[in-house]
Amino acid sequence: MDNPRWLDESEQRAWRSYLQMHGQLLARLNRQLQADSGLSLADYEVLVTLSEVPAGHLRPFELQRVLQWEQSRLSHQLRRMEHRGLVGREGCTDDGRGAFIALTDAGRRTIEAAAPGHVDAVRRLFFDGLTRDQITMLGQLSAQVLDRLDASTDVVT
Amino acid sequence: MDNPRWLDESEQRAWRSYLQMHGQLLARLNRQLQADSGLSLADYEVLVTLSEVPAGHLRPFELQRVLQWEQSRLSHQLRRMEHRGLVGREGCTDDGRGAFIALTDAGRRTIEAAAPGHVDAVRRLFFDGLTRDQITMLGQLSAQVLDRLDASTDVVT
DNA sequence: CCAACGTACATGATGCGTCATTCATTCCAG
DNA sequence: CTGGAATGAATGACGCATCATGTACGTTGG
Repeated sequence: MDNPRWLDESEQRAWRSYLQMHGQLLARLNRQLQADSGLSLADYEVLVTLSEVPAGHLRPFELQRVLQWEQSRLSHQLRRMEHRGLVGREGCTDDGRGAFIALTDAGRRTIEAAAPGHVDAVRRLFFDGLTRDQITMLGQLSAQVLDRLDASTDVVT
Repeated sequence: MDNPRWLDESEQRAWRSYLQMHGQLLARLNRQLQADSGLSLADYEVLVTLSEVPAGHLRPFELQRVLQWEQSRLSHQLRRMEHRGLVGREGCTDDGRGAFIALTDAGRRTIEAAAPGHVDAVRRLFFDGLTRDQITMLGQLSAQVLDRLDASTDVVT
């Protein structure tokens, strides 16, 4: 770790702008969701994921695979959401360890009510300021970095 | 909010990849910092900011302006950091309301010890997977979105 | 001067995220 | 089968972030 390869001027600017941008953006989106629907972004992601599976329910570990969350984060999150009546649990016959997590009616109504406003905020605050090319580049960049992250996980394991 | 403009396929992919990428990346960086130096990214940002000002100290509201944090977040953060001996307070003569926040010796040693490893992680996990052009684009994109966010704040205010 | 307003900062409550640990169930080698 | 390893999940403790509110100091118009 001697003689570290510091970031050069442009890298540093890019990195700090990026962190700042993300922080501000997510804070805004969170506030919008919270104010308009009483949801956090985390709630939103769980609800969207559940609403998109044909079966209407998922095992926690499947949800975890999709969201890429820590197991205990998901567990806490689901407990809170269950407590608020957004999701429910259905018994799982073939594996006695877990259950199925499913949207409740209230959960479905909530996500359907929240989605348009949230998508609109994402548009207004983010996509509307970008060109097609920038959007494409960002998707590409994100995918690249994600691959890299996954790859370097394997090494550690 | 009727007839919402949903995200199209590529926008949705980009958005989800982006959120996922950021989550994974920040989680990794946080873990690296925590494991190697006992710091969170928030600690790191505060320490770096303080270490870069010539005077060696800042008023909380100046720190806030730089970091763009919520005021109470900063207040809590500084209290915790003071408690851990990373920063200290120096009396402020010309304004009785606040004090100056300064690095302690331990704080300076900590940030100097942490920086190389952190920068290296940022390189390895992020920059090394990107081309020059991508880095430039990302900086540009972030700056654009930031402008947009600031602009739309004024309107609300 | 001083009342009213604005600014700088702190605090308590509450929800969120991580780590470490625990527990039950399932899988599998022998 | 059976005992140990692996898997799916819950929990408690603790630090972090936000909101609402409180407080002390500063500033300014009358």
